[in-house]
Amino acid sequence: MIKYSGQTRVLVAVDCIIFGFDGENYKLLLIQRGFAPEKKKWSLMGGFIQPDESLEQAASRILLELTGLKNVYMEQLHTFSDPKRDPVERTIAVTYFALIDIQKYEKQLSKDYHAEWFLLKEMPHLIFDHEQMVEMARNRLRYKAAMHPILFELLPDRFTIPQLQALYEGLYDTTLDKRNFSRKLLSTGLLVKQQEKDKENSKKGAFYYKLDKEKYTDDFQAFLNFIPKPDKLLS
Amino acid sequence: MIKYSGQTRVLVAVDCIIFGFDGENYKLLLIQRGFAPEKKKWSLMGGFIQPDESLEQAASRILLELTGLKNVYMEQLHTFSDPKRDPVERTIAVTYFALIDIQKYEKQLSKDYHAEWFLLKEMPHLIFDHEQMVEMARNRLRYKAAMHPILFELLPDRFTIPQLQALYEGLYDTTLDKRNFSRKLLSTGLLVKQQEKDKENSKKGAFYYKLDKEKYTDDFQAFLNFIPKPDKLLS
DNA sequence: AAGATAAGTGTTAATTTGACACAAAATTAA
DNA sequence: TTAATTTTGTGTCAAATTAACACTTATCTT
Repeated sequence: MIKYSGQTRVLVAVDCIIFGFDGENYKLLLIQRGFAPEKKKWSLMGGFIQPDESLEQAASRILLELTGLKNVYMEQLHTFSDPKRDPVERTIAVTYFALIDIQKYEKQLSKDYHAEWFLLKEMPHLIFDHEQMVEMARNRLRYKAAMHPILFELLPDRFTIPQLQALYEGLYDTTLDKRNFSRKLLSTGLLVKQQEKDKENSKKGAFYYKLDKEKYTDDFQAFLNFIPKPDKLLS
Repeated sequence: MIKYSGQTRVLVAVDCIIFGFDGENYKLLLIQRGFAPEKKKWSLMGGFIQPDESLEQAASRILLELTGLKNVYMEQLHTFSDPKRDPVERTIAVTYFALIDIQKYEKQLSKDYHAEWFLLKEMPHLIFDHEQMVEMARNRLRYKAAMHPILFELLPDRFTIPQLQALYEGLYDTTLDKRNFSRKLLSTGLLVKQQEKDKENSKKGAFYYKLDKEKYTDDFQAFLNFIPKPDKLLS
């Protein structure tokens, strides 16, 4: 087999920024790194790419190992390449961010990894450039969610409008007018009202909604302008 | 030095999608590949990452070699990783797209590479997955330009409003109402009217404008909504 | 001098947005 | 059982933005 001679070959890591939402706050799934260097320090879940898999496959594999979940929403974020980013050996890191319904997460699966959910606001220090990765993922999510109905990926099958509003308010660290918010969300036609109410979180109870799956798939790329004056909120 | 043992190391290529605009149409700078396999076939300009440079440095280096230009607008696009994408050896390709003022391009510099500008619409077949890369870059550019004043990077220091409109119309393959278009562009406050007119392209002549550099830098991330109903135009 | 070409500009109606407040449902406390 | 508390759910109106639309001006050519 012909080879490209005289070129450097490097390790390629895949790191996953995994977001969840507990109903009130954004969370991040982290692991305690199991090997040197920085053993026992908190880290994003990652791994090296294998000879016969693509990066997408690697990211899905890593996510499955950690959470037991398949078909998770995932998006390539950025490739980090500072020659000194990993002190052991030149390693390039391709990052993916994932949005999961925290309720589907299987705790036992990830015991091997000492995985834990952290409040995004109270994230511990992470190894290498992982904090920078989280920051970038958060910015990307803010950007994208301002225009596309992506945050539904964080919610269970049924959800209420107040929950949805908390989701948006949490991401942008702001408050939104509930009348305008529900008008806008309902006007997308993506929500199907259910008969039952969620009585867990309030006395009156809030009606459940489900996503119109077909419309959701079709409109995923539509510009829906969820956030008033996004440039005021995006960094 | 400790190493991560038992892991595969792979080649990392950097490929650049270089856009230009000739006043009427979008162009793409391509080279004739100088080595096997696919020697003499048209290809994006690229190269392998070197041991002590980041991807950004590699992309800038490649762009400088090909065009003689520094400080070009460039953005990481996506990392391509199909295990079979390069038939010779497993290679991961990190792509960057660049916007350059075609007038600043130095032809002689790139003679070594047999570089040529192609009309984007008449792009030849490219090696490997490079056509897919171009397609993705084009979509990213459409997306971004719908909201951010990025297309100025393709124009010379002074430009006219009709030129600007051709730039937007070309990207979205549509026509825009010139009254609404110029009103919107002028309302950004980014344009500074010059006294001189461009008499090359019309009898009456069109006034030149320049960018307000400071405001441009500040407002680069602002959401300016240049394109009416972008979801109708973005794929 | 008349004709051709492209630049430049203003109005209006429709839509969308943002600001705002009160009634309804159900639980809890008096 | 009645009153108080909490949170859901909804409607209006003014302001801003958008989209649709046509004529005049400048200059070159014939």
